[in-house]
Amino acid sequence: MDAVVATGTFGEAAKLLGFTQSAVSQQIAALERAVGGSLFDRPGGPRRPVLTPLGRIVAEHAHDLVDRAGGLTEDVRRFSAGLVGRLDIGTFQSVSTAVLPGLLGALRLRFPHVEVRLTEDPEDAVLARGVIDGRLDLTFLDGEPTAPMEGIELFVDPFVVVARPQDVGPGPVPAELLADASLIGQTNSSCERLITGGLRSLGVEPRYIFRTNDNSAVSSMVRAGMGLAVMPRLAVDLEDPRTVVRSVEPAMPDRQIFLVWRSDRTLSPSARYLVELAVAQTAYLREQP
Amino acid sequence: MDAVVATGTFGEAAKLLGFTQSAVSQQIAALERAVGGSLFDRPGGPRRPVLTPLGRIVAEHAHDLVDRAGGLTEDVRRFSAGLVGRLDIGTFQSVSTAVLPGLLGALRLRFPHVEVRLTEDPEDAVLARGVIDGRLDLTFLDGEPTAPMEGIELFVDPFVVVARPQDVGPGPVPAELLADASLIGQTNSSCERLITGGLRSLGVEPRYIFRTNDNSAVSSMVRAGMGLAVMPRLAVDLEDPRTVVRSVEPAMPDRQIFLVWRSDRTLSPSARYLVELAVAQTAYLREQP
DNA sequence: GCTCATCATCAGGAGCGCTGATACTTGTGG
DNA sequence: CCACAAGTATCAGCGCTCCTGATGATGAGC
Repeated sequence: MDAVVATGTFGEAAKLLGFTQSAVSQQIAALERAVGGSLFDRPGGPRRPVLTPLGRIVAEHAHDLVDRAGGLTEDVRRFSAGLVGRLDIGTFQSVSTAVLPGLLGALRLRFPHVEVRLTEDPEDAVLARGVIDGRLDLTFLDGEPTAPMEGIELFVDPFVVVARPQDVGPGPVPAELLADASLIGQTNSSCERLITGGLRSLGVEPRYIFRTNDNSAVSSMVRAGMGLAVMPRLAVDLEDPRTVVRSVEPAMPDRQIFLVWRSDRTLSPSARYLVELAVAQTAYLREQP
Repeated sequence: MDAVVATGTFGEAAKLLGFTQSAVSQQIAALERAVGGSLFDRPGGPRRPVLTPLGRIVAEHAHDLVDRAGGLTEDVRRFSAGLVGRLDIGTFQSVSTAVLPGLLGALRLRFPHVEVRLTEDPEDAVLARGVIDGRLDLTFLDGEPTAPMEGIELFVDPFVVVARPQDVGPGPVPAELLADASLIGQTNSSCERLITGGLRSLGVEPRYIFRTNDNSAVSSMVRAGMGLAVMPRLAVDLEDPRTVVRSVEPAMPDRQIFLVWRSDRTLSPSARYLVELAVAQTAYLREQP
């Protein structure tokens, strides 16, 4: 119909579209039946058909529709190229501060127009549920993925003791020492449970004098001399000269960091790329234990 | 595809649409071939299919498209009901002031959302051309429509002499008197040509001392005693006590007012209604000559 | 391990839509 | 005034698309 307006005659339009004049005629007739009124005035003879007022309305809408349809194919193309889309990632504090910044920066280089949304939660279970019911495309977890999830182990993040230099000796900290120490710890969370459980497995019942979920607040407490802290190493600023980091003796169970997704959902290109990136960028953490 | 999302399974969607599950399956498969990627993750077994990220994009656009299509049918419906549309009308001064206001007021009652655009021009030919090449849906003309136009005669508007009461006698004005009189007239226009031609057919060569295209300015001149005017009666304020209206003896050829349109173009509902209105509202002009 | 629910695939058939020919309409030129 | 040109409408025929119904495959739950 647009072609008819553009070319001026049914026949020309047909040639333009690769049809016969008959086909165009029938198409217009069908359209007119559908809308219940003439779309073109056909003066008869060699004079060109002209849009009726109703025809103008239909033509405008038709234009709009093909524009929209073009927008669809365009968006599909851009999505395939990774130029558009959303990426919902679950994370927790230590990963957010230590791993994600570099990861998202690199992701942005390749997928500048993908909207990344982070969901941070101290509870592993919340993140896992997010992946399972589709709110999250990917999530970091500090344990092996189960059930409908699968994932890849990125690195092993050991638990370490953070203390002022004057409060601990040079070597690993004996577990017994922790039993007597004032501990600064996290509030109830999956990470805290791992720490507490790990200490108990060494026969140590931790005695927390202060709890917060903010890792930098924990560090501040340690620096202020309020006690020791047992933290995932990833959450510790290793460069800070006012604190030292020690392993525990005997060793606590490690924390494994996974990047997981639902095994039966297709990942977007950006998500697949993020997994690659994560594996590459955390390689150094796997090599130096 | 929307139905699949809504119902959760292909089979349910098929039932909803009145198809078989097989048909829906093939439709989705075809769509996936078209966009070049999976639209749904099918977990297999009795678990429900879920949109992929690409599927979400396509689904959003699809929604948009059906909305637009709905907008089309809605607009077609409203147009048929006359609730939307445009109406381009050609007119000239006397009709604009004497006929159109009432006409457009009544039109507005029935078609409140039709956009009316007026094109006023003193040249009949301009208006006629507007109709012929489609810029105008309807136009008023002061002569019989020709060629590809057709129309309806609304009324006969006689030419009358406008004068101060003291300047003319009680009965019709003899044509000879006009030959000697100072005349106030219109600038070159189809109306002016009708007047001049009409006077000449009575053997009178008009002597204009002032010309303007503004009818009320002509009346003012007459009131100021500058001379007489020959005008279409429609353009004269009959109620003004400071002027009187006289016919010419012998009678001048009358001016016929037509409302015309292109015969081979379909008129919009509002245009058809306006024609009816015009016939009805000018009935009184046809009965009392 | 069997059953149930679900989707994919396949062959067959109905209908839509295009082709090509023909008829109809109207302006143009001799 | 008639023949012609340029355009659309209409019709029969046919191919292709899309739906149906049956069958196979897959995974969860009992």
